[in-house]
Amino acid sequence: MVTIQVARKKRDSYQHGDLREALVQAGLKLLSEGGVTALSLRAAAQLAGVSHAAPYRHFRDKEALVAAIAERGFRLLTASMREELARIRAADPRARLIALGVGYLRFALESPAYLQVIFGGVMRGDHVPPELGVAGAEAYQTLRDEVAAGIASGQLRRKDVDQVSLACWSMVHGLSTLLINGAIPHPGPAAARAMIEGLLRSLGEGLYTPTK
Amino acid sequence: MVTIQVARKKRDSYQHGDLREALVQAGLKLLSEGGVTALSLRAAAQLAGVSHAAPYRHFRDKEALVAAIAERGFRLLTASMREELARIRAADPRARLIALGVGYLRFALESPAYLQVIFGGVMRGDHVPPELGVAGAEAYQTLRDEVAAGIASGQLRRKDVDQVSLACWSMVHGLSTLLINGAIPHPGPAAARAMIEGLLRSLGEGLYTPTK
DNA sequence: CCTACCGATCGGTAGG
DNA sequence: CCTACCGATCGGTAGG
Repeated sequence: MVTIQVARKKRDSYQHGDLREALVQAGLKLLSEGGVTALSLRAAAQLAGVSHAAPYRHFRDKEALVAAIAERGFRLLTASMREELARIRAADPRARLIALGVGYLRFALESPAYLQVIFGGVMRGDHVPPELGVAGAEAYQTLRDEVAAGIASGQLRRKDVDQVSLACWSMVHGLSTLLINGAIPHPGPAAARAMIEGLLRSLGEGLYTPTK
Repeated sequence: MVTIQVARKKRDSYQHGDLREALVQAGLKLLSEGGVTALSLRAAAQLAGVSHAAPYRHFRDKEALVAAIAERGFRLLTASMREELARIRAADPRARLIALGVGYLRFALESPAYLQVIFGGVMRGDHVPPELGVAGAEAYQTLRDEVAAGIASGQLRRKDVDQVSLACWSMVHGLSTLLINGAIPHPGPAAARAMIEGLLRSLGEGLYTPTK
């Protein structure tokens, strides 16, 4: 009796051990291959190798899966920016801001589906889970901290931290989405790096000819 | 017999006279109210008051409707930018670039669904109709012309027209999408104008403290 | 975590 | 431009 129960338990439980994680990955794959319309709980379940009712044990509804993907996206975005920061190991605020941009763009080009979920209108404003808000705030704070340091060091002329952060964010995010959506021909990794460096240098030095 | 035919023709034909246009509007309404997943040919047909088979007389498939909406979006975007240009009637390149940004952002906030279709991943790279490409190129050219004039007048320091255009476009587009997706609290029309003016001034003058 | 089922909706076509 | 129909898929629930 006991042995039978153990055997059944083994067969019944999800082999990979973490169905929730498998569903997030499956959802991501659906998104990158078929766009937002291809994302469904049922298809994700099939990709993960479980019945289409199984996901409801981990996600209350489809929206919850989308939110989980978005949260993961924010965390990976933050990680990508921090990796670039760690790589350069420079204290110069200008170099650090460029590193943030490189990290942002690299993440966008490597896993465009994440950005599509976060900023592509899949997330309806319904009810945003608190963990998602936290993850988003953390990503923004990563940028904001560097901007604040740049202002403190005197290298950034404007003093409104959020205004300057928004300028950087808008430019890097704008380039990322334009590239992702094919509005601009896709560059390779190296060209992408040169692209973002050029844009951020323009933003730093200004487009206008100095008035003597 | 003739009168009957006339009567039937009148009853059978689409009342508004332009079903194609009605379907574009219906698709747009679906998008703005329910997001990308709410857009379907059948729902659009219902909104337009026709049977769900009727749209196929005007659009080969769903993709064709999406492309038509996107094309319309590009044209309205171009028109919005040109309206702002006409409004200021100034020759100063800096003022004109800001006007372009104001027009872009105004359009984005007034009809976010268009931008969602154009840049939100609904358009899959499958086969882009030539009219859509033309409309997109026209929007970009509107910006590029002003940048070229600014370079010619000597007010813009960098000489690469496309690089400078991309910088402006990325920043304005980035701010627009961040606002549309609720990443940043929605401002009113006046605050939005101040926002884009502030960002473009930052881009123009540069974020860095001038060396000496 | 599964099978079986619900009502609804979808894109698309046949045939008129 | 319509009715009627096709096969497929969807979100979600019941019940175990």
